[in-house]
Amino acid sequence: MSKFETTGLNPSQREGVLYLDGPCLVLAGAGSGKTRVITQKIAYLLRECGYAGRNVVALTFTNKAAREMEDRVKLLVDPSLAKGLTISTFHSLGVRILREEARFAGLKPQFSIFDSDDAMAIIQDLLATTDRGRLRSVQQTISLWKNGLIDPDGAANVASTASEVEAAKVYRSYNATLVAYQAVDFDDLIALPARIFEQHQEVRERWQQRVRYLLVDEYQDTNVCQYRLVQWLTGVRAMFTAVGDDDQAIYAWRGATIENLAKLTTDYPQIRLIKLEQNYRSSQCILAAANHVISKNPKLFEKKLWSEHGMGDAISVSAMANDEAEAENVAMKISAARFEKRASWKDFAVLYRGNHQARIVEQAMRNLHIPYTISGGQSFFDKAEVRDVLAYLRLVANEDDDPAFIRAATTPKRGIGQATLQTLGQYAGERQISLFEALFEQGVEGSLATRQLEPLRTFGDFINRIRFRAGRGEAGQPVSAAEPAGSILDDLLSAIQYERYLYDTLDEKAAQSRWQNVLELVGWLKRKAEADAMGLLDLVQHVALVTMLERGDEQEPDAVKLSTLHASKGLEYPHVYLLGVEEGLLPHLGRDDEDVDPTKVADALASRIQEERRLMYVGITRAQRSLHLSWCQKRRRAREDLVREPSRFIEEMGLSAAELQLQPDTLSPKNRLDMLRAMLNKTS
DNA sequence: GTAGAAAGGTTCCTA
DNA sequence: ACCTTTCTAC
Repeated sequence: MSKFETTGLNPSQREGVLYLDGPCLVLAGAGSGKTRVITQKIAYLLRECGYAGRNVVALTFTNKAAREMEDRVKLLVDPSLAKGLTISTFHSLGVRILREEARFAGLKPQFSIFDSDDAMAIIQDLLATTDRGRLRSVQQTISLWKNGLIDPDGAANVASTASEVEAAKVYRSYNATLVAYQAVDFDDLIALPARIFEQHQEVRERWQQRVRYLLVDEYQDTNVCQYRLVQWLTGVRAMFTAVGDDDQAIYAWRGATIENLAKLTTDYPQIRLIKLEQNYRSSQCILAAANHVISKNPKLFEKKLWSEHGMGDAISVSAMANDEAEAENVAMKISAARFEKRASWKDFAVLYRGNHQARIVEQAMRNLHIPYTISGGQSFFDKAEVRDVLAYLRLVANEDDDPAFIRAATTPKRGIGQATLQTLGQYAGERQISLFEALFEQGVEGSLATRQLEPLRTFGDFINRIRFRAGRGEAGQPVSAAEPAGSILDDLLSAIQYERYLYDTLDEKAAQSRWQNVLELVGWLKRKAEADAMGLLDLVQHVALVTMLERGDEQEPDAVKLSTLHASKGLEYPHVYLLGVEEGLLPHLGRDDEDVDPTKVADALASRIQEERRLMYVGITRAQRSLHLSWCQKRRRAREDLVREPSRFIEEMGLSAAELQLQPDTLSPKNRLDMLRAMLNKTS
């Protein structure tokens, strides 16, 4: 037996940590200590099994999860042993592989990464339509194809409906356009490395040498692409541990397939299956409700969560008159509970299905002076001000990046308008060169008036100067020792007068917060550049790799957490308030898909309900000690009040009548009676 | 006509 | 909260 310290692990957890004879699948129920298994296993590999840090890779889905895991490993392992250890997201690893192996995908190492807006602009161009719904649907379709590792040829084959056929055509041109721009989209970060591995044995083997052991968290959320990437990385040695829970799969809509879990057991018949079924998080009461709900789903693996905790507080279900009352109610309840239970604000979480629901809760929190933080919502990298600054950097690194050119050239305004760009675009298009190259050509002088050309060339010269200072000449070759990235960044920002531009175009408050974000971005870039001794160009190339680690160890403030259900996965709170548990909202039932085979409509609906049920399960299992659900009889949408019914999931929790409550102040006596009757009927 | 204000709409998410 | 569309006031 190993001398490795495994006290504090239960037998299943210990087995998950110590098993190294081959591939390993850990089925980890909610709150069963899966992160513990992963971090302990990393420590075990490094400390006891002689693995070098650079040969161990752990993959997560979010930066936050990666950061947390890294922090926990640091507590277990001496820094010298952990040197070179990779704990990152799938996407970060994908970027790293792709930068190194870019030529195998027809790319320069300094390729750009397009966000979905850039991608959308291309699709809009190709489709020649402004129909937003259509654009979104095509983008979505292409994205699902990419995540399914289906190339344009394959897409043309599988396309059945007319709109799919059109999407497949767009897909082909879209990819060609990306290459022309020397850019990749978000999905490519995983799809292209997988494809390169598939086609180039020597590349694959090189990476297999590097990745001697692989750990993957949240395996149920992987898509076909990610599954293949894992396969190629681990090769025939198949030294990996996958950790996941089929009951917490909530990302089918972005291409994840739960089947990947089952597929592991067929692709690797020798795989060791370990189940973590003891829950350390929730009271019996909460766990029972969670088990009840999820038992309505067909199951992939037999699994029964149990707990040694006591029954705990009863779950409460409140029927509220409307969403405003619901928000007010949750604020008051939290305020009172904090006092009664002598708890901190940070012990409370308010969870909901859609981001827009946060707004009304925020208002209620502010009214009662309750501190709160919001997670979920728009990503930092999607913010306009961040994209603006990054566009300059992208252009400096990659002059073929036309969308970056357009964005940088027109933000802030410098006399380059739509008409100018269109003419320039036509000239460049005819000659198959980038906008940036085109503006310096002699020939373009015939197409553009001096008044239009002058600001273009001024801008071009400006970018070239930055590029020169960053240590890159016209032909992309280093020409001089690069200046430190920090000073170039500072000069760039003041040269374009971005702060002034913000204050000129926005109101004070908005400008301030945006400028704050810019400073945060720049500060983060600078720290990164200094820490790793990188010049601006390296920095730009690695920008997508960098995580927001260095924000200092600033304490989480003592505040109530507002979060979407999706964003809450992996977290836990003593007291959870789950809002909007209504038919139509949770389960969310959007408009019918236009593009689904009529014979499969019922199936599609059923699997959507199942995913919503898992989402409900995730919500319930976030709670440690108390859980409070609420739903609204009426919910305001636009100018009308929609009449709502309690979610079927409430019934499925198998609660006692005592757990169903009504809020006396907010409903007329008759309504209360009706509602109580309705709820009891549902649960009897 | 245009700028700025007000109203409408919104699944969920990844660097 | 944030973005887009529509309306109002100059």
